[in-house]
Amino acid sequence: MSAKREQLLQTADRLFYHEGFYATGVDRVIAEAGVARMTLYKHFPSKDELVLAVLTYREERYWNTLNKVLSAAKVQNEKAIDAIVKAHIQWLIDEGSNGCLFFKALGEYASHSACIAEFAIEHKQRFLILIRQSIQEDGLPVDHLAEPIMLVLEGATAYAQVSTPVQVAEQVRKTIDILICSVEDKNGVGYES
Amino acid sequence: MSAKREQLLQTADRLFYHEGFYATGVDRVIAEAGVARMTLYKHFPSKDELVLAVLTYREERYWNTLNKVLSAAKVQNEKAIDAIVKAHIQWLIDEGSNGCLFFKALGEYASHSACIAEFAIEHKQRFLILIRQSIQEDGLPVDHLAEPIMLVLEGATAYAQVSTPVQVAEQVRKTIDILICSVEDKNGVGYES
DNA sequence: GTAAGTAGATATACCGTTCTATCTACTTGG
DNA sequence: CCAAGTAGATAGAACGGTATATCTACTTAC
Repeated sequence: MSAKREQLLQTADRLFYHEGFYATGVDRVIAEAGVARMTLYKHFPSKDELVLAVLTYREERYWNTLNKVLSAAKVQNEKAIDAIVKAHIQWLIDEGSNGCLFFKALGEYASHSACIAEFAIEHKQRFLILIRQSIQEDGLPVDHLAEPIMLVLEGATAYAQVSTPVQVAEQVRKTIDILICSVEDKNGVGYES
Repeated sequence: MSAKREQLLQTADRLFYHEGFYATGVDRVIAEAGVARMTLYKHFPSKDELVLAVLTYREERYWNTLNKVLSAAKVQNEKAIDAIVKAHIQWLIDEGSNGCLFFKALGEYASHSACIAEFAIEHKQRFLILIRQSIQEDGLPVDHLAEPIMLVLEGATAYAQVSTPVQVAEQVRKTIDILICSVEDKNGVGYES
């Protein structure tokens, strides 16, 4: 992939994430990326397509990270769902104190660009599927854990914006432990599914 | 309060919520509110102050609703935290499938208006305080329930945007039950605090 | 030499905001 | 009862600024 394109995506991602989509003009993007205006429009025919490319770009990196984390968990006999939760907590601490870019995109484009909204929604659905698969592989009861864990992780991402990431990290750990504990306590009484 | 002002607040609230803040111009607000341009600027010196007024307006209605719900719970000997959760679920089903307006405002104005960002953050802090108070009044262990329930409710608000509110409502009910059950199971072994 | 990138002017449209001038509805003084 | 004054609302033009997007001509690098 072109170096200029990569630079544009990185810059746009950072600006969109921290300053918002509509509030960030293409002038700002090209200035901070250090490229000419026509270079942007060569790679991305419109701002909307740049937004979509940024979301795709972020999902790609997100997916790569998760795959690495899950592979590492497997060789260490760690539960997959624990690995995901740990990775999410680490992301919150490292750089997640500004919420979820996909929800931000959905908030600004839900009624303006069907493509962008659709991509954000499908991203979340893919994430839920991954959680369900992981819980299943761990031999835990999917129907009692997947959505609760999903809600907690999403809530944590949102709430980290108004609290300190470290504090939220503790709260997530605590809550997830309660949830997992609540199904492990009942081992032997069912949940073969 | 002026009828025109009320009309402006209602219209702006609806447009900001469904279409976003930056994406909604003042032209659109005055057109749909059916008022003159100068009427808006008479009541709200700038768009930023209109945004702030909309947030204040929504918090006011939100607080009024919660107070009613909590009063009704008291006379029926219902747990306060249950009443809050039920009210939140009902809101999700009725009109909450577009996320939280305060988080939307934070996402678009965090790096552009300190006042707006501050108000959104403080709104969330006030909400957490209410949850803690309610749990305390219910005689439940605050430190083991407040933040977990907060995370679940925030997660539900976010996730309702990409799922069906009814489905999310079930998931919330299920998750909250697990959390409350996890502390009630341990009755008698502590949690006097 | 061809493809990619550059700078900068440009078109077109919309943004928030201000201004003016007009119009009504209501209050107040006599 | 009526005249004068006041407050609030109106439509619409206009301001400067900025938005996305386009065009052209020039430069570089492989």
